[in-house]
This record gives sequence, structure tokens and C-alpha cells, in this order.
Amino acid sequence: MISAWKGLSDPTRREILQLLKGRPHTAGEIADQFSLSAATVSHHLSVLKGAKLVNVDRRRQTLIYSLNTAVLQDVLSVILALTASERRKK
Amino acid sequence: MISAWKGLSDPTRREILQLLKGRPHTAGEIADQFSLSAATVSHHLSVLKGAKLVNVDRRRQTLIYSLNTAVLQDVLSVILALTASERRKK
DNA sequence: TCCGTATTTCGAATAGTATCTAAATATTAC
DNA sequence: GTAATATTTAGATACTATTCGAAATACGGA
Repeated sequence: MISAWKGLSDPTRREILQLLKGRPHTAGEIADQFSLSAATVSHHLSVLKGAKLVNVDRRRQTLIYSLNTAVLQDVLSVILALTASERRKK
Repeated sequence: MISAWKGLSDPTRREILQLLKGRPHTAGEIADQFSLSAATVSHHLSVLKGAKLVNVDRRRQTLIYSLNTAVLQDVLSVILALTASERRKK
């Protein structure tokens, strides 16, 4: 199990998520957007998958990756908790 | 320059931030909360400082760390952008 | 069944991170 | 100036992450 935080800690992976925000993409389409080898992008996708930040579906011979925002809600609440100004203090 | 994402990617550092959310702490007080050496905690504090997630003030011979939420706002907007459902689609 | 396309997995190089102990620095008190 | 206290820096080691090219796998079509 990879934490969402680890998934988000790499800039390439954050770019992939931004890309997937628009619409689902195949692994090949994603790899084409970066000057990295397909193997490297595949590795990043497996990290994102392990962190449940993306969903994968197979259609014919291609794998289609899409954004999974469920885990982002948890990240969001941690950040919100940290930024929340404390009311009712003392 | 360390990115806020890198700063947030380690569980110990996130715990430190939670601790600082309550009130500022000295380096020693923070170190006491963890079963890690003071040197290790100091390292984590320097990462948080590099990511501008904490502020440091010196009072007498102690260094006082406090939470800096400014950078968290940027993290927050990235997460919000990813989770925002797309309106006006098509 | 063999081929082509899409993608992942493997093995290895390199770089970055977390952790420790010990030594160094900074501040204050005497 | 010396000592005491608080904290960081230095050096070492182990672990984890990023990246690549090459080989392996999976699926669908001829």
C-alpha cells in the first residue's frame, strides 16, 4: 500500500493526474506527453495505482487510466485541518 | 528549495505539523514526542523549513517552530482543482 | 498459431532520503 | 573565559526512488 502523499510527492505523477483530470487516457497517450521512457511512465502509473489515485480499465489491448478522487478527499481533509484557523480558542 | 509536497510526503513530518497546529513547540519538545534521535527530528525540521511549512524563531537558547500555512494554501488549491467536478462540460 | 501493438516487468545504474552517533555551534549563566 | 543547555551539522549506512533499455506478457487479428 502506497500512501496518497507518496503518490503526490513526485512532479511527474502530479502532471499525470492533471492530465487525467481532463479525461481518461491510455498508458501510451500518457507516455507521449512526457520525455520519459514508457517503462518509467508505467512505473509512475503503478505507484498511482498503488496509492489508489487512479483507476485502470482494460479495453481491448490498451489500458485506460482515469483519476480516482476518493483518496484525494482524505488528503484534502488533512490539509484543511492543518489550515483551519482555530475557533473557540480558550 | 524543497517542495511542500516533499515536505508532506513523510509521516513523521506530517505528525510534526499536526503537533505544531496546536501551538508552537521548541525543537526539543518536538523531539520528545518521537522515538527518534534529536538529530533525526532536526533533519525533518530542516526539510519542513526548506519547504516553508514551518517558521522558526529563536527565544533565548531555544528555537521555536510554528506552523506556516501559507504554502498549504497552494497545496490545497492543487487538490481542489483535481477534485473539482467539471461544470459546464462540453 | 504466429504476428503486431500496447504495456508491464526485470535488472541495473544512479540519486535521494531516513536514520544513527559523535562532534560542532550558539546562547546564556557563572 | 568556561561550563551548561539546546540544537544543528558531519559522516556513515541502509533503504527507497527514479530512470533506462531489454525482455516478457497480454490481447486481438490474419
